[in-house]
Amino acid sequence: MNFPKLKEIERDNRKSLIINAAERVFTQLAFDKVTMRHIAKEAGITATAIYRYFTDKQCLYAEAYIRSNNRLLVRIMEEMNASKDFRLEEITMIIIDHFAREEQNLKMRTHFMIDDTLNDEVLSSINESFRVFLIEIVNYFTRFNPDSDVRLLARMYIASLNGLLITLRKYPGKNREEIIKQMRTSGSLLAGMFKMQILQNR
Amino acid sequence: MNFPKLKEIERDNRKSLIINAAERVFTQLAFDKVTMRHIAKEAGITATAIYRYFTDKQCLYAEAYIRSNNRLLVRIMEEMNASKDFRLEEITMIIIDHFAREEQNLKMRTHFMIDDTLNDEVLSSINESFRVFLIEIVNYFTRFNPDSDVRLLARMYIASLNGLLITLRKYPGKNREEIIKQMRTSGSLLAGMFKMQILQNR
DNA sequence: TGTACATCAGTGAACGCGCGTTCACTGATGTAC
DNA sequence: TGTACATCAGTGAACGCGCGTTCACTGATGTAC
Repeated sequence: MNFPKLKEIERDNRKSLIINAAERVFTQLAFDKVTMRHIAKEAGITATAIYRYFTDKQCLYAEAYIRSNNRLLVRIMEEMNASKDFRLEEITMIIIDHFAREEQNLKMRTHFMIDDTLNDEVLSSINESFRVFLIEIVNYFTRFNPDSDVRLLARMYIASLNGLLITLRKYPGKNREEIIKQMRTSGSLLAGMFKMQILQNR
Repeated sequence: MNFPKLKEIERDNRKSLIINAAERVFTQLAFDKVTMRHIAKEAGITATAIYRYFTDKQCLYAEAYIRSNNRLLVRIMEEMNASKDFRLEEITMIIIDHFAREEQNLKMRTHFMIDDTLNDEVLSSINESFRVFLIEIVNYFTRFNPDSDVRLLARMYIASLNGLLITLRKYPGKNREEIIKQMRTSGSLLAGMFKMQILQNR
């Protein structure tokens, strides 16, 4: 550890605080209501200062998104490595739980998926984040049946579960608790269906 | 038919042209890039004139969205009534096909699902549109197995398929044609899984 | 120890822009007498 | 048949606002000699 190195770490820490603030703001507001000024205020600085750390708004958003993705990935991989059994239901619950805790992740993901005007740098970092996630699921499926069409099934599993989260999250007339319960029930059933699909023809 | 009645029809026709224009603009631009001026230009009028027909932007958007939903619903009901067999795969293909033809519908739906700042009137008309759709799917499933948990399975089917459409639509490195093919393959498999689920324990 | 300079995080004001929406209006058409 | 009036679709300019971003700056800290 030397002085330049320490400086760099301090800088990264400050940058990290901004991302934290952004994540908090995204939980509170709709995606296109979030502004640089909101995030700055939440972080306790001026909007101008953010530009010392991020080239523009999209880059900040992308970093916040990817960070949340990574937290999820870590949790899933822990579960995958914790047992020799095919525990797709448990993994599904982790994903649902992650959504319940970090709803901003779902909002951002959804937004990125339907926005066709993202700049290339942001787009490729988002794609990379998805790719890593997909690979882990593919590898996991392969463990239990290398002969099934794992890539197709992994994509389908992620996409379906994603749909469950997005579509059920605002179910009219139900409160948050009921909705999460509904998601768990659906998720459990979905996991069972995919499990069956993967294990068949083995 | 009398004069006031004709006037009303003419007015509705003009209103309809604005919705058409809105739908076209939504296919071309990202959701939050669409403006009243864009839509007006596409319709060949001024933005101001739109306010003769819609109280505000959200109302126009909601009407455009619901209209597209209704087109899909008609197509699906035709298929449901065309045969006594359980043709979930065919229905799934109609939904995917609808997406391919009317991508603005998917974009709008996705946006409405993650936006928590919609006004009540718009929200309830959107919810109503979803409810009607859900009921048709529930009734269809019930036809083939009234004892299965049809409501849960219907919601899951819609949500999963929705996820497939949203998640796969921008798959990196694939062109539009390949993506639709991918969606069809996935949709077919998903329909098979749900069909099996519904028909079991009968 | 003191002085001159470099670095850089953060500020506050401002810019330029585009948005949804409103305003006062024009002009065409229909209606009443 | 002509005139006065009502209706209403649509216009063009403007309003007010909030946004992302930039600018010139301040002030703290570290560095060289």
